[in-house]
Amino acid sequence: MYSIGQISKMFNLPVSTLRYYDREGLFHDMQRTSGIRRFSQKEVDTLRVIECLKRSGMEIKDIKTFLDWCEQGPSTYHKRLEMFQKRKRAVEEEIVRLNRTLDMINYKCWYYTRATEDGGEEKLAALSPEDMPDEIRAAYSSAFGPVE
Amino acid sequence: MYSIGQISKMFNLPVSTLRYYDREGLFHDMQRTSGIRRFSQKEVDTLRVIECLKRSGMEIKDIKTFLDWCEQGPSTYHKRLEMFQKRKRAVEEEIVRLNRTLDMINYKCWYYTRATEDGGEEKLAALSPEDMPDEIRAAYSSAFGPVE
DNA sequence: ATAAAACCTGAAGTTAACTTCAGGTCAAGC
DNA sequence: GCTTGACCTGAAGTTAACTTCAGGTTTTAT
Repeated sequence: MYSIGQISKMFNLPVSTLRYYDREGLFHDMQRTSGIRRFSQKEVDTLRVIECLKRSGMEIKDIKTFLDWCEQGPSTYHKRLEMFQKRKRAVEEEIVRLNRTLDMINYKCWYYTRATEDGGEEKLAALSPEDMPDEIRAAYSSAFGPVE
Repeated sequence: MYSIGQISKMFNLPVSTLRYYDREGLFHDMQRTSGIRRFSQKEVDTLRVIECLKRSGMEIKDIKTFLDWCEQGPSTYHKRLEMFQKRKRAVEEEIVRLNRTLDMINYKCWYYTRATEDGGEEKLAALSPEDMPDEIRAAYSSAFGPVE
């Protein structure tokens, strides 16, 4: 059994956030001793799932829906599986998007590195696509379209 | 030259969002003809950078700071390079986080797939760590800690 | 020439996920 | 016994990034 302060340190989440989650109904009938919240292993597990689903881009109200299903027992296994499969696709897509973003950023890093080096001023005009290394060119055009 | 409506379709962004970006000063002295915004190649390029930086997790006000540097010429190349290098690290870290999130999600998918198959009800109790395939076990423990 | 479509503005409204506040209770150490 | 730190509540405040609204102007198609 942990206090809210201990859980706050354990998960590196402000106490106010934990109380907010509780207010939103994310901790299904959590125990209390004279008004004070007692976090058990169940709430620790719940918080791990919350963190995972949040990082996957899910909103609190949808996380609550999922946690409600968990309270309803085995009859909701199928819904829960579908939900995680949907999250899996969402995260995979986000990783693809971020890799494309990284391509653009790498191009910009290459560009400004060139533009900055050897004194660095007034060199911009001299930068032409022929200077672009093949892997940067490939990444750039996958991100922005062809280098004309 | 494009109208705001054309750009809206081109970038799949609502007209209201483009006007909001303009209000926030993201399009440095954009041209107008009798009050109506005219988007040139410069604004198209700016929007590509905005989209990239937004996906990298940057806030509008910081994107504005960057775009202001762009208007200040070569003296800001170094700042701009540093900024993109910081973005690069942020995106790389986010990709790592998302891959860990994916490990947890894959574990959950495995778990609920098992729990759902062959009739599916009341099978949960029978699920033990020995049933866990090695790659799921490895992913799970890297995400949640060891399977006890 | 006129009506519809597309554009404009400033101001107010929205949403999610928290955080802060004011005022009060509980528990541990001295 | 008393102070201090950790806990509690409901309500209000915050922030980012938009969106909507009300009312007006410009462009375009017939």
